[in-house]
Amino acid sequence: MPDHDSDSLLNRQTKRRRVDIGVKRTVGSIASSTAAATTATTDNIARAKAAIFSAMNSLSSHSHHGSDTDSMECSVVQPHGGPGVMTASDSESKSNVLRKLLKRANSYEDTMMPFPGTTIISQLLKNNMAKNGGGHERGERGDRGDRGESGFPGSGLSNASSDAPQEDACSNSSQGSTPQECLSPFGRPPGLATFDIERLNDEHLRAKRARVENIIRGMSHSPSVVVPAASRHERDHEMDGDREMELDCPPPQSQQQAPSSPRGGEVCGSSSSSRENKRKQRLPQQQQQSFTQLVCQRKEQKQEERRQLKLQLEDMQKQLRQLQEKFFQIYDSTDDSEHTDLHNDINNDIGNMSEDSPARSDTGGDDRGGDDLRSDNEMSDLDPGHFLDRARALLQEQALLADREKPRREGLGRSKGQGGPGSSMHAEGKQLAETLKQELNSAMTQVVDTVVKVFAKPPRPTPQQAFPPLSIPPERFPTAVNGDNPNFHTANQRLQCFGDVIIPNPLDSFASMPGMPGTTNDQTEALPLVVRKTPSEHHHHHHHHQSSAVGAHGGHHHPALHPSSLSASMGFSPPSFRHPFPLPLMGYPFQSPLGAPTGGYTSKDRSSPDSMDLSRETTSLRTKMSSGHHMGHHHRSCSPAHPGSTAESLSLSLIKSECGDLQDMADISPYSSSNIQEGLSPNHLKKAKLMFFYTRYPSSNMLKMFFSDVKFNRCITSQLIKWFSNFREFYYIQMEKFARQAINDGVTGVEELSVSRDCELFRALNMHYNKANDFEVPDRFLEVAEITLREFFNAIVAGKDVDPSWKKAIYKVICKLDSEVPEIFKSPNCLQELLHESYSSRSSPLTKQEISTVVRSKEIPHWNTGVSSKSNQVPLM
DNA sequence: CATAAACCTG
DNA sequence: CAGGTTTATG
Repeated sequence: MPDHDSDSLLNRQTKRRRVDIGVKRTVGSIASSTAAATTATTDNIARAKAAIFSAMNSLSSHSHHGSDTDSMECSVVQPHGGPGVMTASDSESKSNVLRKLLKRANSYEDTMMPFPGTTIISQLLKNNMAKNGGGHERGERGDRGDRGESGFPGSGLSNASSDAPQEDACSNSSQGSTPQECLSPFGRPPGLATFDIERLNDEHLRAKRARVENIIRGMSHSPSVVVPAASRHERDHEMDGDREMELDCPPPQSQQQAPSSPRGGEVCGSSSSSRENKRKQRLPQQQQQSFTQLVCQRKEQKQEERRQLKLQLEDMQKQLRQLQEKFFQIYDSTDDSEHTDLHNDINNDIGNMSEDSPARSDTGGDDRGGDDLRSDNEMSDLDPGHFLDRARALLQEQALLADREKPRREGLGRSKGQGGPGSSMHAEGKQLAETLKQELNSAMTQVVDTVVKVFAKPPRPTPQQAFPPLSIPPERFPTAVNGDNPNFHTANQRLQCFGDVIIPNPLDSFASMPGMPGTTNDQTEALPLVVRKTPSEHHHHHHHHQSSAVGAHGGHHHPALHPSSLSASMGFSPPSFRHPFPLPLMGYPFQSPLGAPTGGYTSKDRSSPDSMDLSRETTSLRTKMSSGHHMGHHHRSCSPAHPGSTAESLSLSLIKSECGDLQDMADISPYSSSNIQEGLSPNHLKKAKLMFFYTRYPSSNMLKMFFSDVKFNRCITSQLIKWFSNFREFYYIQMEKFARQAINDGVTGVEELSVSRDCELFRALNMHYNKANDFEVPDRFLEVAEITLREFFNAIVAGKDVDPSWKKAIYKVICKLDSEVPEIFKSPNCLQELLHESYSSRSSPLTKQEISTVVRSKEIPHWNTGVSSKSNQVPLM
């Protein structure tokens, strides 16, 4: 007999015959980006997304229209090149910076001394409020509009804020006043020690100050409310461009009907329009949802942040007070004689100074006046300079006191010339000043460092968005990374922070991952699509599959995984990343939080499920789509996730982290619902397979509904469709094979053919779609399978298989046999539930539904291809 | 020109 | 199951 059972023969026979069942044409609607299509769909999208997120940041993103690489660089405080470039010479700028710092310190001191507990905080809060409310710094400092920054509309908070003020001061001062003048804000003799201090620290301070300012500003401007809107606009635009065709479409429900129109596009009439309709409504909805969510979360987050900030400030105040006390102590010990007076003097002087400061800045000149306004408004801030200023003030006090002391002593004890004693006193004072300076400086530095670190730790979403992912793919993280010392991260981060905005250190995200590379880690990488099956699974025997399937994909993996990974990373993890503040001021809390900065990533990554796929080769196996995306951004250590998804995932992760509770995070299990991930997981694949038992030709809408925990985009949709396509392929191949086998075996009538649960055909199918056999295959599937088999049988017997497209008729029949997928499949957790159910011999209400033979009116869209009437015989139905 | 499905191949 | 190719459709 001819080799009926030969697959190769089969293939040859049907070779290149396109049996276009057309059922799924609709799927295309999802993302057919005809509009945006053109060349760089991916690139454009990526760029658009980058832009969106930068907008969300409301941070100054230099327009992202540049190359991707460029867009990556956007940072708030770019030392160079930014709008707020430092134009003045270094020295000038330094002095100006210092001046500013001092000024600000004065203003703080004003309030602070009298009411130690309240001022900074209140001021800060006030400022934040003002910013949030007014929200438009630009307006406040409108005069600056003429300056360079104006060219960057997108940068509400922009670079200007930190650098520009300095620049202003610098330029002004350089023109109008000398650096020296700048250096003596207190009006004290320049010769005093302060200069040294300044020299020592100004650089440091500048950086710190910039950072802190940025942080604070960013906080106050957290993208929350305003941004989403903007970003949404952007998105909408993108949407319009990309899938404007989707809008008018009927609700998803109708989608199913669409394909149903027998001759495909006919019902749709203007097929294009109908398609367009469908397209538009979907993604927008989802995104909108996520955005509203985002907004809410952000608000909460903000409040939380505020609270934390407050605490932080209080701590800092305490420290300052301590410093003050220390100063007094030192002073006292140094000079007992003037005890009471000194205290009084100090207090008075400080008070005076602070009171003076405003006046000074007012008179101080035009160059400073403007700055002050600005600084007050926009850098409300918790400025590191403040501490320095304080220290300076104290020092000055001391100097003054010393000076007074001199005459007094002279008058009292010495009738002689002022020579020896006077100078000695002066020297002593100087020394004391030096000591104090140093001490204060170190203390201040610590404080500032701490603060900065604390702030740096939480990679606010903004920076992340502004600075697209670029995470280094897990592959690139050798074990060393896991073991790496925290300091590295910290330092690294700090560097980054100083450099520009706070840029989450990609390393951190992965570093945060519980080590043990080879173990049950989640994918460190957000696989955009699916993790491929492991080779082992491929080549091993089925027995193995069953166990491994369940174990690896199913329950075993994540259950174990989550607790561990979460707990492991929880300490620092996302929440902490958002709420680092509780950390002790002077402690070293920052090492652990390493993962924190990239908490977003972490969470996101974690969201993609099981499979510590590093060990497997899954990671290397990517879908075309994903790889394509990567390509677009490979410029820097390829990003683990493709840009678009990454961006979105970031916001998502943001939401998650903003929810901020450990519990929340814990609840977000990779497979679980609440977590919308941008990639398809092996579990999704499994789910799809199970769904295949119900539907062989799911519509894209259906897929969306049933994979609600996946953020749909073109790739995802295509991927899912492809899956089902593959499923069908296998299914039909099996059918044909068994049909031919039956024929070869001498079966003469279809009546002899049946598909039962223990027949070979079913076993083969079950093995494919339900390897673990932990799912009870609906009876309906058996029926369909039987029908299919008979169709094939009949067709072959009838010799139809000579027709290249003979299968088409069969497809046509089968595609109508889809049954409703149980609702439970809509649950992201359906896998667990289903499996559990099956274990406990469920009395599935579901199956009943399914079983009800509801041959849907789902029509066969375009059966365009030839085979017209040949097989109209749908015998078995 | 793009999409999607079928078809092939690995 | 993914990648690539072909075919059909809009």
